[in-house]
Amino acid sequence: MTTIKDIAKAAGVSVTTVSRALNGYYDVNEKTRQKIQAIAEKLSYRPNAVARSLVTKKTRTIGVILSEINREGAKDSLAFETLCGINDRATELDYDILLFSTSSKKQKSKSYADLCKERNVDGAILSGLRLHDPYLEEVVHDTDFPCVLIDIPLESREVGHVTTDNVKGAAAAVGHLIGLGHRRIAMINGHDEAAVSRDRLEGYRRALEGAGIPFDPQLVYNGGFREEGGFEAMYEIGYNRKDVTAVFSASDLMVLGALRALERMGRKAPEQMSIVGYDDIAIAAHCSPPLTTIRQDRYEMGYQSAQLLIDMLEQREVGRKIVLHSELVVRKSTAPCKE
Amino acid sequence: MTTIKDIAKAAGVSVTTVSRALNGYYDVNEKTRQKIQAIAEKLSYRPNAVARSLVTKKTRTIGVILSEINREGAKDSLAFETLCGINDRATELDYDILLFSTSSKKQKSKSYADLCKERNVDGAILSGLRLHDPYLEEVVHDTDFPCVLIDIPLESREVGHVTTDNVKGAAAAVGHLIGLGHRRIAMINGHDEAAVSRDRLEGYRRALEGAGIPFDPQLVYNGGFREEGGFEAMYEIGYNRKDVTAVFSASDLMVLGALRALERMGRKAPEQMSIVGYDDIAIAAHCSPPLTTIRQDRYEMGYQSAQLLIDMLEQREVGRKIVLHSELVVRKSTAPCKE
DNA sequence: AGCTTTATCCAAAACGTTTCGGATTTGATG
DNA sequence: CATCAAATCCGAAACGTTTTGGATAAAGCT
Repeated sequence: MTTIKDIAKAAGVSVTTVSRALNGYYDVNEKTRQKIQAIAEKLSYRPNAVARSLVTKKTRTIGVILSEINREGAKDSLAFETLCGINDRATELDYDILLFSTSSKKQKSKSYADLCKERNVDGAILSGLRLHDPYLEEVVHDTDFPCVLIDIPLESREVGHVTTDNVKGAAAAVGHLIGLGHRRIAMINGHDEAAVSRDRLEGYRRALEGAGIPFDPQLVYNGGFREEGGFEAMYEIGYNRKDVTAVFSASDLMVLGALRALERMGRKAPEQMSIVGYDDIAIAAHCSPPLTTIRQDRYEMGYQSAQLLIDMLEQREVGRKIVLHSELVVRKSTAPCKE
Repeated sequence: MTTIKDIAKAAGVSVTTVSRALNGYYDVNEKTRQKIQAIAEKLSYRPNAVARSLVTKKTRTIGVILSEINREGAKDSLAFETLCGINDRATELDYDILLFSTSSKKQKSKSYADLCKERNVDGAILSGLRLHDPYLEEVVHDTDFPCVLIDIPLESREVGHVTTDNVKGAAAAVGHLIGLGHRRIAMINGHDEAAVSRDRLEGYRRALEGAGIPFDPQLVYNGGFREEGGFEAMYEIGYNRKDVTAVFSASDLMVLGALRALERMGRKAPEQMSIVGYDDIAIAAHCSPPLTTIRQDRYEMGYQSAQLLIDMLEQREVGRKIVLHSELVVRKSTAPCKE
């Protein structure tokens, strides 16, 4: 490994000059700069990022903490799409990404903040956290550590967030069902620990009330965002609430489970049950029936997260909150109400 | 940020002693160790990994270079599953992951080796590279940089690889079709720059010849592993080779395209055309018809890659090559030949 | 007592860079 | 000719660790 010293020796100048030449300072003669650059090139010199970070206190690295990185996460590739967006924008802006998972045992002993401090990342992007995650508090209190949260509405000088308009999205979904004539519409929600669940519930409620349909808490089930949860919820609906003709689910994954439940009960969507999902995961367009759903652009969310974080890191004055739009995609899992 | 010096001062010992106490050396009195640990705890001390790396020359970080991290990559989540496996094993073994994409512009100017050198990762895992990728040569020649390749059969002291038994897998796929009575079987392959394509072609050929069916190179199409490529290939087959009753595709993604082409031509699978794919992506089980395919465990591949790389990094004597098994999954896209 | 061993500690160097605070030279200016 | 400014360079400190090569004191042995 050639170091800055080797170059200094070869060029007959001091390390200071080499450093300043290579970093484009103006107090070095153009000729010596070229000489130094030529030598650096010839020795295929690469600055040691570790050494540099030690003195500058910057690593040009952002930590990405995704709770969904595990064997099951592959089915809905939401986390992956987010990661792709983060990665693309980060690389464009010449930042690197240090990936942390929270699934392993390590999480228990080390907090995010510790991880980040230890590895000296400049900032972090967190996704998939539960609302009452103990580490979330850490983030909020530890105000000097810049980070952006995905789908968690918190803001301060050093924390921003990006999310989608979940209330509107859910309202559009339910509005679509109402437009088809459905009046008894159940909801399969995620869980209370997700901000998006609260918002989507709110959207569901507003759409109903806007149409003069009373909101009935009994019609709201929790599926925990898991396929199995969707299965169980639909099973219950099918047996206990035979008046229900349509379901709004807070995730496509749960719809997959719900469809299996319907099949098990000898019923079909959309003939005996209209369903609209959320997310527009890859499977949604291909499964049977293809899902009517609310599309949210996770790639864009990741992209914007990276942009926001780096804006913050580089002291640009910028809004701490980004809300992206979602969009109703009508496919074949919904049909006019027959009753 | 509390440093080792702060602790030394607080404990009334030298920094050497603090370092040795915290790192479990045996030449420090148990009482002083406890005292030091208590103080470290109280000051919530976290060792600065950057400073440590500078002297130890180790970062406990592995670079992960995936070519498939981009907006399109989300549909088949193969890269993501691999990443999950890598991540899980790496975290278990207390390594961190630095993510590099190759999609962006940066790639053109900086090679992988440069990236890795610059960021001082201890080793790297590369996936999605083409056989004649200019950087691959770099890897092979730069023999002092440890890395493991996914699906590229290269070996040396510092490079290992993990892959699946593609020849067997392809042979099983084609054997399944032959068992159903098919004799005119086309293949939609990926591209020549992928080792897996060569192997799968070999498996296709062997299965045919094993059944006494002559191998006809005209029946092999290249779809580039892209959905559109599958579409086009199937279109050609449908119009120019009406004798073909079955197709073996080197990826499920291309099958999705092929199915669209069939539909466009007013034909259906498996009635008018049996198709078996490869990969068993998430969509495969849900699309219509559900795909008969060869399952390969990408998560496991990632997991094993991480294990292999870290074994190499820690100087454990271990085989440089890992071959995982694949498995035929029979669903509904294949049916007995009617002719 | 003198010697060796053992246990415990530490000063200083090293890692590769950036940066602070000048130093030196050159040319222009009054 | 003395002074000043600009251009160009450099020595040394600093970043926070680990590690080398002892130093010191206490204990054990002959």
